[in-house]
Amino acid sequence: MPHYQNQNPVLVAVDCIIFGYDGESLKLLLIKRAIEPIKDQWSLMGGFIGKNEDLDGAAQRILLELTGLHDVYLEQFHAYGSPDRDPVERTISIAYLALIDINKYSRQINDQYHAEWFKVKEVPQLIFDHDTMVSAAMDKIRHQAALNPILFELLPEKFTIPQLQNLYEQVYDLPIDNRNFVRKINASGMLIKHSEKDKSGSRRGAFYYSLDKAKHNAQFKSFLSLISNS
Amino acid sequence: MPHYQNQNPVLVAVDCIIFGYDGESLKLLLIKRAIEPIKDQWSLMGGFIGKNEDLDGAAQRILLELTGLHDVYLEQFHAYGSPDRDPVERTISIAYLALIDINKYSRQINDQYHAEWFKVKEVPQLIFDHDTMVSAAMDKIRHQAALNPILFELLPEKFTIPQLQNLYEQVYDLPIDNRNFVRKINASGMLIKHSEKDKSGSRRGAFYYSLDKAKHNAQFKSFLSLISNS
DNA sequence: GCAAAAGTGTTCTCTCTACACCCATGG
DNA sequence: CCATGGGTGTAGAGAGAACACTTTTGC
Repeated sequence: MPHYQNQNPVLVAVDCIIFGYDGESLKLLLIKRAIEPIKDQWSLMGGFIGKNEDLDGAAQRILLELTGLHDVYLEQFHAYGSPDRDPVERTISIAYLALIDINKYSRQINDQYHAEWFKVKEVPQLIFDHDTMVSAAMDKIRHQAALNPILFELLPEKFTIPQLQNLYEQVYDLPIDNRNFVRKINASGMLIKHSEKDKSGSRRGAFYYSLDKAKHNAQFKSFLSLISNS
Repeated sequence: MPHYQNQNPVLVAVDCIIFGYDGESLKLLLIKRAIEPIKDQWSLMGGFIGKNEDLDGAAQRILLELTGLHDVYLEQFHAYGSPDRDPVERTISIAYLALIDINKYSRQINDQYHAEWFKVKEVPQLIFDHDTMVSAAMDKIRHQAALNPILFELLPEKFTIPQLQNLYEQVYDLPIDNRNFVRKINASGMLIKHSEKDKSGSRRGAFYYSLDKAKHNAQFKSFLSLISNS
């Protein structure tokens, strides 16, 4: 097998910024680093790419290992490569953003990795440049969600409008006018109203909705500006 | 120095998708691959990252080598890592998008790399996954230019409105209404009108404009939707 | 009956879009 | 004087923003 001459190979890792939403707050799944140095510090879930694995594949594998989930919304968003970002050895990291339904997450796996959900506003200090990655991921999610209906990936099959609105408010850290929000959501035609109500959040109860998958896919492009309340 | 155990290092390269605009067409700078295998096929300009170089630094260096230019608009947009994307040896590539003023480009360097400008609509087949990178770069540039005034990076210090409009038309491959275009550009307040005219394009001549740098920076965010003529 | 959250319309403003003619100049 | 590209305004439609009260129901 031929080789390129005089080049220095480095390690390539994938790190996943995993978002979840519990109906109240936007959260991030973090683990305690298992190896020395800086063992037991909070960290993103990551791993090195395998020999016959592409980048997306590695991200999927890593996500599966930590959460037990397949078919998750996963998007590569930036590569980090400062020479000294990992003090152990030169490592390039490709960062992926994942949006999961927090209810489908298997808690058992928690223990193996000492994983915990943190509110995005209360994320502890992380190892290496993971703090930078997290804020870049937040920017990315805001940018993406303003143009595409991706936040539904964070919700269960059935959800209520108040939940959805609160999710947008969490992501953008802004209050949103309820009447305008409902109008835009309905105008998009992506939601199906159910007849049952979720009674857990109030006495009156809020109707359940779910995504009309066909329309969701079709309209993925023309979903501009759910956001703009100042 | 400690190491991670049982991992396999790979090569990491940076590839630059370099855009230019000659007043008529949007163009791409390509080189003939200098080494075997598939020597002399058209390729993006790229290179491996150096030992003490970060990714942005490598991209800057590579761009400098090929174009002789510093301080160029350069943006990382995607990492490519299929196991067999480079048949020689496993290589991850980080793709960067560059926008340069084609007039500042030093032609001498051409010969060393056998570089040539191609209209984006007439790009030849490229090695590896470089075709994919180019179309991803086109998507990225459209997306970015819809939100931010980045296309000015492609223009000389002084330019005319017809040139600018043509550039937008090239990028989006759409005709744009001239009166609406002028109104939006003026409303942005980013342009300074000069008293001289460019007489090269017509008998009447078109006024030169240049960027008001301060306002350009300030308004980089609030520049929405120069684009939308159907 | 009351506390707490859900649900519902209208008006105004502003922005986007469509559209056609005169102007300046070099030859 | 005429061919060529440059430059200019207006009216109508649609989208976004601001804004407050009534409904339901468990306790």
